[in-house]
Amino acid sequence: VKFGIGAWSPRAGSLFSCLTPGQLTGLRDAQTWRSYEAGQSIYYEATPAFAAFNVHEGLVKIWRMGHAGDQHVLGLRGPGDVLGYRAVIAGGSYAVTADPLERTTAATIPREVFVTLVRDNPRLAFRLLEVMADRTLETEDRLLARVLDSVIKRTARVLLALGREHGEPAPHLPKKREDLARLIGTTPETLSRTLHSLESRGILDLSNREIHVRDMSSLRHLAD
Amino acid sequence: VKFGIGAWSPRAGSLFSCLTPGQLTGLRDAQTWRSYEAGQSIYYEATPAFAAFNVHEGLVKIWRMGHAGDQHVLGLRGPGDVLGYRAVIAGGSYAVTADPLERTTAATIPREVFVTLVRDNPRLAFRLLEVMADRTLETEDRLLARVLDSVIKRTARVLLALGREHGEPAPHLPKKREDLARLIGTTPETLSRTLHSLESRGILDLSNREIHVRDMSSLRHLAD
DNA sequence: CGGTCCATTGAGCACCATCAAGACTTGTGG
DNA sequence: CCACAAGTCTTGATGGTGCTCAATGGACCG
Repeated sequence: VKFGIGAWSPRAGSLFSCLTPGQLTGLRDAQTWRSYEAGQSIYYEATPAFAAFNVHEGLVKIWRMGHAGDQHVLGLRGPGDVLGYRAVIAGGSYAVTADPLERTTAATIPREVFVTLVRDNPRLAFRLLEVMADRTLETEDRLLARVLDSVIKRTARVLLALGREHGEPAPHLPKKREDLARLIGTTPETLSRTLHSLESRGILDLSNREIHVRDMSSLRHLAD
Repeated sequence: VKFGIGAWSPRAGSLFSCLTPGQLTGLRDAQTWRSYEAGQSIYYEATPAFAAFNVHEGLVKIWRMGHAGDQHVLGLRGPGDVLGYRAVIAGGSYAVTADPLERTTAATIPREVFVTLVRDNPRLAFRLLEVMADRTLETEDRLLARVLDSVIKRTARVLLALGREHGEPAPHLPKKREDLARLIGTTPETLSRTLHSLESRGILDLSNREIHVRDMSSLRHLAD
């Protein structure tokens, strides 16, 4: 079991970098750009897969619904990621919901266009296979961590992953405890207890409503 | 969350059905057939992905290792399934281990051959995308069920899935309780308690070392 | 100053893994 | 065929982890 838990991080080159200029033009004509506000879902679980989406800017949470309607986060996606391709390829409904965590712009690529493009372009198809292999492994790791690892370990991982993106003011760390809890895969209550336990051990500093790492090496040790 | 938990069931047409006669011949020349005994792994987690495998006959358990070396079953594969393609596509190591549960014959397709084949054949690539989308979703369901559902519910599902393949003498139901427990994602002790609790409720019959379903509709209700 | 939202803290408990012992089966050699 | 051994299944007792429900404490804002 590898890392797999935590924040989105930039991936290698775009999926569509292998298209010919002509195909790129066709794609540009067929796709429509749109901007989404936080909380305004891009697509919903169990609705027909009408399109794939090419994220240009923003951060998107991918989750599935539990029995009580609770969110179970499978991963985060960001610029350069393609969303919804699995359902489009499989031809049924979306299995997940894609929720922007911040203002997000993405290109909508209609199902037909996407499928045709993939069918006609072997290099694109192979690239998509690579991408899919990568993401599935990541999701597998994340879900397995949910089964295998304790809340404190998953918390440490998420804090490390979320912290190391930019400099000091952790960029994508949710401000609400409930969102952070869902990202870790626990409840706000348990998260609160966990964080304060880490503070009492001198690993975190929870002053003025923010989370600061005080003892990075201990945190890493917890996450390992 | 759909079914996804349980036994292997036959899938639609073979992955390689879309190859031209010439490519099929090339594949036949490049692949080597081999037979595996139960317990003799086809490939191991964390070893270099040297080949994909085309299962001809048998039943194969796909699992990943927990921290204590314990097995966590991700799925079962059978005739017509291709194994190891994800690691071959991604180009690294296998992320899972493939263990035959019974005598299994499979064709070994060297990495280079498989990759070349997929690269050169758009229809094969698209077919593989479909297969991958399918399996991915299944694994996701299974792991999510592990997080969301109780042991008794998962047990009911596995019993239903394993029972409905053939007629009376459930074919692939593991004889050892430990194997069944791992398939469900629990321990032999908990499984024993669960089964006997189901028996006391009149749903199962555990006479002479076998599991018979006495009240199918209750079992379905538990699994829902 | 009340009100609302959120974080925190407490108490209780459900579920399931673990450890340990006993019951039963199966296999083996005398 | 019996006796013993090894493996497997069962049952009991215990404990840990983390969820739920409920109450409290602050912060921000009208």
